[in-house]
Amino acid sequence: MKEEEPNWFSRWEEELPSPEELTPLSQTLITPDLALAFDIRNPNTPQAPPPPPPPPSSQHHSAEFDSAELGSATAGDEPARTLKRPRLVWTPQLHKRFVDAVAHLGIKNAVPKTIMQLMSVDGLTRENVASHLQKYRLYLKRMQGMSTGNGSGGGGAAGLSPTDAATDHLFASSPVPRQLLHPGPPGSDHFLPFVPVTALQHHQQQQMAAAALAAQQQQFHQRQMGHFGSPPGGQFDHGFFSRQTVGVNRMGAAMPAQPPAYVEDLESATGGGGGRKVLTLFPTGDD
DNA sequence: TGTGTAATAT
DNA sequence: TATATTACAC
Repeated sequence: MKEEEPNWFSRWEEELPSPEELTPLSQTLITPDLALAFDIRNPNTPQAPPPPPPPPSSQHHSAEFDSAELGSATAGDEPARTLKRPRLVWTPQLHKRFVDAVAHLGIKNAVPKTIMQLMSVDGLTRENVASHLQKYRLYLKRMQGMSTGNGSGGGGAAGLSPTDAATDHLFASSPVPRQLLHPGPPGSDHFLPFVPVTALQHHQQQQMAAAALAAQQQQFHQRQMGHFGSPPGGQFDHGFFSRQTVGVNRMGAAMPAQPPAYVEDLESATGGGGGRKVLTLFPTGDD
């Protein structure tokens, strides 16, 4: 029974994070001051919201994220490329954009530069994408190896290095499109036109971004677990996910707030098998 | 010049 | 630990 097989590509647009969700990401990448200083904006965003007027005071008051004198030291002479960006955090949202971009480019066109352009996330560099792509490819390779070869034969989790298991966390948060796992013959990879999400305006609540992000991520992890048992077409039944979590519940270093109870949640979801509860991975607004 | 990969650094 | 950076081959 193939009810509504992988029309993932017809739904992908819905699943894209809303501007509100993406906004904090850009904030972690570029401080309002920076964005203002260099007039950095999303090419898809024709009209950026009116930037906050810089505080008239010439003193460095909140040195919180004046970090490293980003502006004062170099701003004025050197272009933005010489500045050190804050470390990019690949959130599930951002990763999903990445996956979507790769999927819609087709595996063969998915090169860092193109992916970066498609994602159209301001502040994202080719290096960012290249680095992430590097890891993502390794992940895909492992996935293929497990689904085609003897996925279960004793080896399984034993073959995973601790590092792999850890990084799978992120990658597992977004389903891997079939095109990426099973690249069809040339010509069959016709993809829908990409509809860039016009988002990413700069807000001003820089400091809250981190907290908001953390909160979001928690949400994701919770939702994500309920999501695993769901795909109607059995699209991702590699039996991988169920194993993937075994070595994974050891996190909490980042968020000492809530005791994660993922494992049980997941096992009940996959173990039930029949219980198909489709949770949208990303709150689209009516969720 | 851009890419892929591995190693290494932060 | 996750991501960035670097080096090098193609």
